Amino acid sequence: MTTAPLIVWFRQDLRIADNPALQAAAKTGRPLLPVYIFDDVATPPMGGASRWWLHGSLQSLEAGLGKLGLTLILRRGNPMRQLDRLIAQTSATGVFWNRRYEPTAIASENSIRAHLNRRGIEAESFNSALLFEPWELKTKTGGPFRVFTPFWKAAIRHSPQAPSAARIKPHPFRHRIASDDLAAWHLRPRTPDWAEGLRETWQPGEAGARARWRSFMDRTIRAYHTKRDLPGIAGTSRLSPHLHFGEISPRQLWASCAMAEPSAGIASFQRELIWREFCYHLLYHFPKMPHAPLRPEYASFPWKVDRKILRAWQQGGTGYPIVDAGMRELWRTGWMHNRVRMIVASFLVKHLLQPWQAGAAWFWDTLVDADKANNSANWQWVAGCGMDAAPYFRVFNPILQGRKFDADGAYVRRWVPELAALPDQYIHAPWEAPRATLHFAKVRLNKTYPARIVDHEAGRKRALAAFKTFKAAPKTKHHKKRSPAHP
DNA sequence: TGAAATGTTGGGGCG
DNA sequence: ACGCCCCAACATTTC
Repeated sequence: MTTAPLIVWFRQDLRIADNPALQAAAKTGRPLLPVYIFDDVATPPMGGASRWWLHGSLQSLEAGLGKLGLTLILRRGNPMRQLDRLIAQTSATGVFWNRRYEPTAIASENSIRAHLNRRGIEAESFNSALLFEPWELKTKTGGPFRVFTPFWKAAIRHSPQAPSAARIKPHPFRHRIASDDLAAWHLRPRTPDWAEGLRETWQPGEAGARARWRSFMDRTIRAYHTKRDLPGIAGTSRLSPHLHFGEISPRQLWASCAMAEPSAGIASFQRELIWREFCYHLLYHFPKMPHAPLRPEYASFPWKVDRKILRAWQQGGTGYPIVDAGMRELWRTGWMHNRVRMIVASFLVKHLLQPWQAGAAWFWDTLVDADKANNSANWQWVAGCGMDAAPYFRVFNPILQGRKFDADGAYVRRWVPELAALPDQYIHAPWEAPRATLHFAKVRLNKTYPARIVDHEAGRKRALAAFKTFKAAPKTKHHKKRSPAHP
């Protein structure tokens, strides 16, 4: 007699180690049926770079499960319908999964849970993605945090749960049901194949995540607090896509930080992990965050929507070397250094007056670590409309930022090779170079490299003026003279 | 997790 | 010796 299986529904937890749903399912002793459902009707659809990553990550998961004697079933379409089909095909009596936290995913999981419960099917979900549940940390008054520092303090007061190192020995469910063919999902680009830079940069999957983590812990983290700001060197962890797809868990990262010899580098990295938590916290409590500014007055911001301008930014043709380098790194590798993300985002939103949503959409499509919580929270932060955002007048000067964080121009030279022969002095402002210097470096402005799309000083003034006008508007509307205090 | 403008201070040159 | 100016180096404020 065969026992009915338990479905382990993989979501954004594409790993074996420290996987709560998988471990809990294995512990029941029931035969397991691991499943991944590609929700190809999701809105917005998964971006191109993320799809490329997902392919590799699923291959890696298949291999990992294979070592446990399990075979991953792939399905695509509406998750509830696909789960129903599988239950019908296998007489499964339960579904275990690790939760997602995007508003649409929460709604979908809730209705799936209710549906399964109605059918008498066990439905149990777990937290695999966060150090803290988004509802776990509260202010003194019981509300959500809106400012990072108090959130950070609350986070370190509650130490995160330790990862589970349990080794599992699951029983596979013997079956003859069909799985989709991963290749037939066409997650990888073909015509044209733009993924060459991605392939040479990344190793999606749990093994790749582990390797990256190990080398980061062994070498890079020591100087993380200073070198993480220098895009020309490999001073960051580059774990963001691995974290996004759940190939490594924040608990694993936190625990090995806690075990290591304390250092400024480690503390700084832990702070970044808490920033990630904070983004999820915000998304959970402010589910409109991906679309609408968290400061409602920003809804009337006078953006100057312009497709051509947006296009120039996307293609790395703004004429500002640090901005163009970042946008080209993104296009080529599916990733951009964090410091440069702030610079290009500030440039788009302030110098170019394009809506932050347009920038977020481009990042969504091109980043391998595209993540609803992080992406929208950080765009709102840069645009000044987030909860704990940078003040609107904080306009990054792309020339100074370049000189400060890419002093030797290594980053610009790598991604904007047409400027490579310029001396350091001019690498972040080629228009300042004497004719002879440009000639010698084989740079012809507006020919081999674009002219500036907007003058920095003029762009800065225009941004400040725009912010001022829209900020003034609601103020006059709601302004009330306070009546004298005496009765 | 800014930048620019403006203010302050203190040392050195010089009449 | 002294006041005066200049200006770099910080510090503060304003956008």
